[in-house]
Amino acid sequence: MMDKIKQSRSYGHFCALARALDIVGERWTLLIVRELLPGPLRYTELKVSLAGIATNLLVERLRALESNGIVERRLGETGVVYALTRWGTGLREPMEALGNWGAPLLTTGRNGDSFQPRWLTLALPGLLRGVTATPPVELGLEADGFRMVLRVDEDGPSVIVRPDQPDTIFTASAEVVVGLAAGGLTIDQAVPLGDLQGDRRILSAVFPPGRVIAGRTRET
Amino acid sequence: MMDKIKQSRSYGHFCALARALDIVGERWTLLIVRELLPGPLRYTELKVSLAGIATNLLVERLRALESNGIVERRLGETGVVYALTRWGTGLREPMEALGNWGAPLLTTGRNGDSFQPRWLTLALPGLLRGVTATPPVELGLEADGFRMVLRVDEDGPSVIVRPDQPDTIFTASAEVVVGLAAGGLTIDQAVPLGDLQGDRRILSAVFPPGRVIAGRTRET
DNA sequence: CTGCATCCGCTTCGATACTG
DNA sequence: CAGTATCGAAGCGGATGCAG
Repeated sequence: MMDKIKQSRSYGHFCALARALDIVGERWTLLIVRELLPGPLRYTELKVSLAGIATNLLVERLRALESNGIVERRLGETGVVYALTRWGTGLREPMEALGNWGAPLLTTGRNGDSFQPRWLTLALPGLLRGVTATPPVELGLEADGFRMVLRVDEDGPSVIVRPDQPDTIFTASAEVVVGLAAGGLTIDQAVPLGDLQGDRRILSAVFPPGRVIAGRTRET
Repeated sequence: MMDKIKQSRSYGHFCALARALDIVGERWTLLIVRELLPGPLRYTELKVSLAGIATNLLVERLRALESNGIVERRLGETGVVYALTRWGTGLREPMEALGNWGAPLLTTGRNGDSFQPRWLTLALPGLLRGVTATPPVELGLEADGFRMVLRVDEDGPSVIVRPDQPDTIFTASAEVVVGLAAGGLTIDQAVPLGDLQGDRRILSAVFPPGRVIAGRTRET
């Protein structure tokens, strides 16, 4: 059998946006990248996390992403894992911006939609954009069993997934964490809904009270 | 006949990015928004500028964008024009970021791809990101017959399309203008290739020499 | 001319079943 | 676990038609 590297149809526009959409504009592609932003995953993990994707599409997209230099296959201890290349991680910024734009669409509520706590690694820096801290602060977060480290430094917020946790750790449901980041919950309201270990001042540094949330609202 | 407002298939993910892609992730949709960013256009103008789109798709996408509150129909003097709502203009930032990410894809050259000078209004602020000026400076640009005003202030660069032109105007081909913004051409190289009227120092303020271009390269 | 609507062949998508 | 194979349904692209 011949490997057919499927080439997606091009817009044929000499424009950086159109060229970008030529390779990441197809259905599911950016969501695959979203899954890989926090770190490498195996095929089956991808399939599970991307609830709803057809298995043939997942393979096809991964092949295309690989041939375009966005994703690479690596041999881990347990088998094959898919990881973003450096070029691929550059998609974080546009994806974060698009997520920020789309944030008001979440106010209609979760309606049987699936949810994965790893998606918070994209959402939290977006919601906290503009928050800075010197010296840097780090907060461990555990939401729905998923552990991450939220770091705020002079450049702004970022989320890393790594084994060692900082001294201060906040454990709560994803809703509470998002509520805190989105400004719907104050720290006083959120803390009793979760479990805080460590220094409460870290929380106020990371989720500064009275912050003005980028208040784009839809006027449907 | 019944208006059928076609609803695009949802990913069913409770995630701002996925919700955004639910409504602007389909083929052609973001390119329609790109056309409207500089200002309202009529149906036929859209069709021409978006070389390659099928007429039924254009109608369908415009209807969907309208029902999602991103585009609105207005009655101009000459007929119907399509314009972005305020919510729609918020897409500029993610689109600019995605275009910036995709900029290296242009280095393979234009290969019979179509080109519209109005696309520069998206590309130039992207390429010049990080450049600031106090007090603000404005440069008139005419590329391939399309006129725009490039403004740089303390918040960075932006492009506006408006009738009145600033005192300093640079007229050149789109290639030269892009070369200048991308750093491939110095001011000394570019000026003889075009026509400069006014103050050359405006050029150096807008296209500062020795600027480090966000040097993401593909390692295909 | 503008601003679409309709038709049709092709491609892509999604769901399910199956395999090394 | 990590995919391949198949097939009906939906979406896309190009051509054409037509009213205002």
